[in-house]
Amino acid sequence: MRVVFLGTPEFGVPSLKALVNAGYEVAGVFTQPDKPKGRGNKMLPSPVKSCAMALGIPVFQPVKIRVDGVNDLRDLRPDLCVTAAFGQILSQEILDIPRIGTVNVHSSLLPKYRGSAPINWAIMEGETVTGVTTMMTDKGLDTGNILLKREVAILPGETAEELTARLAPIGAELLIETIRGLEAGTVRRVKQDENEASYFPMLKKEMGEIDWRLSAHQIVCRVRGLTPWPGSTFTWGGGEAVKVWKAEEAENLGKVPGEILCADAKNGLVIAAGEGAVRVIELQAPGGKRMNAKDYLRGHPVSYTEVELTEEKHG
RNA sequence: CGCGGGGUAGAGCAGUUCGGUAGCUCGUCGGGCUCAUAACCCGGAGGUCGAGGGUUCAAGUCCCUCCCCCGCAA
Repeated sequence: MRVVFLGTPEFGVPSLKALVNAGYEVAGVFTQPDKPKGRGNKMLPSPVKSCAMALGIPVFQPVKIRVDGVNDLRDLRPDLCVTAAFGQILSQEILDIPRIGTVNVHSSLLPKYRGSAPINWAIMEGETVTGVTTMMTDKGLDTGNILLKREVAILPGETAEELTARLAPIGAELLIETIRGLEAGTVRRVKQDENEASYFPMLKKEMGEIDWRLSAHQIVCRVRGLTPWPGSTFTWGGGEAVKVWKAEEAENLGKVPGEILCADAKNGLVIAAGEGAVRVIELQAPGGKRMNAKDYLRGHPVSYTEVELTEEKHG
């Protein structure tokens, strides 16, 4: 069985490796073009590209696969295409190329949390269970027929970064199971229930600005869900934006949202929310590195009494 | 050459402008107070100031070279 793999970030790497380990012939890998990244704007390959090259698999990096990648894909004559966080929309022309079809590994329990950031949104919405779904890709956005699903519990306090790392290998496992099932004819294609469906948008940087009028629970969930990108920030003093890496719910002593309840090395940093209060455990000041809030306060005495409320930004 | 910040005691920082005894908060160790304590008081230990070279009577501080870390932007 000739397979072509399409993926970009770290999430897809375990799936690609699993395909190879399971003995499938991976004829080619499509991934997003290298982009200037990091300090000095060096060009960096995507994690999937690095992996593919290490495995000696030909790599293709069309800017828009549905425009300049069609011929390359067709030449590979795939029996099956597999996508895992590829980052580009596939056209019907692309979907028609593989003989069997295109299987997508999606990190939510479809039809819930369609969209490009399902892990982040599930955490932000306060879910305690999510999972991975394999589906036959169709022209809609995560609307294709469902093949297999696996539930995974979201651990208390878990961040999107941690959950993504946990879900990636589970997705890889499910992918192999799915393909074997397709080959054996034991996997059914189940239409998605549109009444159960939900779609959540791409993440935007502004979503990280903390609205202190929300409840402490909501704020903490958002902080977890937006880690590591775009991260959650609040503003105090002379417009200094502080990034919150880790936070937990705390008691509010009847103060108004945004009021700083304490900010010193002994008691840590606690800020009043709309309901309850938020204890900032780990933070990062502009130009600084990520550190424990108490460590930060040791060298940076804080005289402010409140932080800016800002407004929740929806997608 | 995309823009910028930084490396000083176990942790977080000040000191560098204008060279002249190595400081602060915390931790740690010892002692004291207390029914008790993460609280308070007293005392101590702990630093080749990222590396190398240069200037100087004298360099954390000035000059040159190098290494490492981090933020923004994507």
